[in-house]
This record gives sequence, structure tokens and C-alpha cells, in this order.
Amino acid sequence: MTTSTTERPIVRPDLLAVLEDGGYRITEPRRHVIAALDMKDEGFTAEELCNELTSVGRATVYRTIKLLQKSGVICKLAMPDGAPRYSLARVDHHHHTVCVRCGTIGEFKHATIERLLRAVSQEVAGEIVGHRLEVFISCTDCKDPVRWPVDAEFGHRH
Amino acid sequence: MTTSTTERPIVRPDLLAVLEDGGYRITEPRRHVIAALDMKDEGFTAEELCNELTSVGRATVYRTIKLLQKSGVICKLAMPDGAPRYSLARVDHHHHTVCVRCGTIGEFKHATIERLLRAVSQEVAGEIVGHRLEVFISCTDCKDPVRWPVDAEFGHRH
DNA sequence: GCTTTAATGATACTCTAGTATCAATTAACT
DNA sequence: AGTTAATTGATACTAGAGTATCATTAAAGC
Repeated sequence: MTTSTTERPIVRPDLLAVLEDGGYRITEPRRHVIAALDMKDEGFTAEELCNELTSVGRATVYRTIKLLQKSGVICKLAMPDGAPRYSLARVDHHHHTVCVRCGTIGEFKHATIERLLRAVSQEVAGEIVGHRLEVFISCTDCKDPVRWPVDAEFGHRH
Repeated sequence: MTTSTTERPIVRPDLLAVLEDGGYRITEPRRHVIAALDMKDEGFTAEELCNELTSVGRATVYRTIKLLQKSGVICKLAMPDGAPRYSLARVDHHHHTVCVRCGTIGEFKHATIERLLRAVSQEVAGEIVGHRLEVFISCTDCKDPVRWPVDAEFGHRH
């Protein structure tokens, strides 16, 4: 762990801009939360972030996560067992690949999903208002044990 | 509510066969659970089932749900807010349409998803081990208020 | 019918993922 | 520097979705 939580963290201006745009104040705790999640390329849980950011209160971490989520800065997604996990949104409209071993979350955009939705909309008696697509992978050379088996709980091989 | 929970329910033989095949006993409580969920074409929660089946204990309802899920008889899926919901599996390999108003769960099969996965597998550094796809709809003439907005919590319009 | 072993039910418990409260603090604006 | 409203943090609380326990009951096979 390299991030000190006492000194003022350096935060990407575009992430701070999100706060400004939303009419939110730029505070020390929020700087710390943003700095911490910006360093991550794996997914993370809210509790993990709490444990790392010892100088920021738990409630504030949760509040900031929610705020950033509403602003589109981070995505909330569900692991195979339904456990929530967050990741920084880098691409605009995208879906996620999730390693069921190490929890690393990747992003991809694909035109095919739009085609799929158009096709489904023909068959469906109603209006499509959203969708959820997650692709579970086992990333190359991953040495971790499987933490989120896809056949547990939710029927994911469908 | 037409299902009495005291008299012996009539259960589709193919659903009972699932129990036999798994080496499980065919018991009265299990008959009742199966009969109840077979009558549903909307999704349901475990608690809802518990409340309907007053003659069956809560633990048994949960145990039976888990058993049937493992046997592939019912699917567990997540609503936009992450809340689990079950539905009887009618088609073999399929995905779900979920009405965010009334909670009705439909099934669809589509070849495009296989194409999509093949395309994604080219781009991804790892092996695809599963996926999750849910299409959220507002079903035709649905009069219910929106119970599961797609923009709450999880980023579902992605 | 008897035996054995699985299954049940009442209940208490657990765990996760938050939200609520509210006095103390602090960012932003003047 | 002073004002004010947003924000914070410590902590308690909640809700949902199950799981554990264990004495009692009831299927299945003989």
C-alpha cells in the first residue's frame, strides 16, 4: 500500500471536475477516495476502500461511492454470487469482463450487443429499458483460486 | 390465492423426476413448493414463497429452492437493484427479460449472444467461463409503478 | 410393519451492505 | 475574516437473504 491517507492526494482534474459539475464540494475525504480508486485496475468493494482509507470515515466512503456512481465515474456490478463490486469507468458505454479468480474488471464495447437488443425487442412484448451484461473470465495466467464460481447461486452459464 | 397448502398438491411428474434423479426424497413439503412455483409466471422471491406456503417451514422453502436451483429447475437472477429473484426455467439455455414494473420474467434464446461471446473472446486476455445477460423491459400495458428503476444502484443502461 | 436415514420446522443466528443520526467541522463565497 | 450550508465521522441501526441447530418426523427399502 503506497497511498498515505494523511497527506493531500493528487487527483486527476477530470475526476474533480465531476464533483464541481454536480455542485458538490471538493473536500479532503473525497480527494482521498478518488485518489484511491483511481489507482485501482481491479474491482473493489466498498469495505476494501474503507480499510485502505483509514483517514476517511466509513460513511463518507459509502457516500462518496454513491455520489461517483451517480455521476458515472464508477460502475457498480455484481459478481457471480451477487456480491457488489465497483470499478472505475474508463470507457463511456461499455460492459464488463470479470475475472472470477482475481476479480479484475475489464471493459469492452461491442456493437453486437446493440444488434442483439434490437433482435430481442422484436420478440418481446414491451419496451426495453435497460440491460445487464457481464462476461465472466478466467484471466490469462491467473494464479488465484476461483473466488466466484459461475455455477454457484445465479445460473450464469446461461 | 388458490393453492391450499394442506391438501396434497398435484405436481408435474417431470418436476418430481428431478428430485428422484438427484437422489432426493419426494416429500410433502417439496411437493408444495414445486406446485407453488409451477403456477407462477412472474418471478418470485424466497420470502414470497414462504408467505404463500404457510404449511411449509421457511428453512425448508429455502432448502428446496436451493436444491431446485442446483438441479436447473429454477433460475436465480438479480433485479436491477441486485435483489435476487427466482423463476421457473422452461427453456433449456436462455436469458431473461425482466419487467421492471411487475417483475414478470420471460425467457429468450438468441444466437447473437453466442456470436457476441465469440467476438469478445478474441479481445479478451483469458478464457470465458460464463456470462450474465438480463434484458430489462417495461411490459406492454403494464400498469404497475416502476419498482426496479434501471438507473438505480447498478449501472444498467450500459 | 420396522428400520434407517433423510428431511423437516421452529427459531436463533449471521453476514453483507449498507443507511440514519447528529454534533462537530470545513469548503466556498462574500 | 466571517458566515452559512454542505460535509464529515463515530456509531448505532436496519434490512435482506439466507444458514445453523437440533429435536422430531416421515420417506424408502426391506
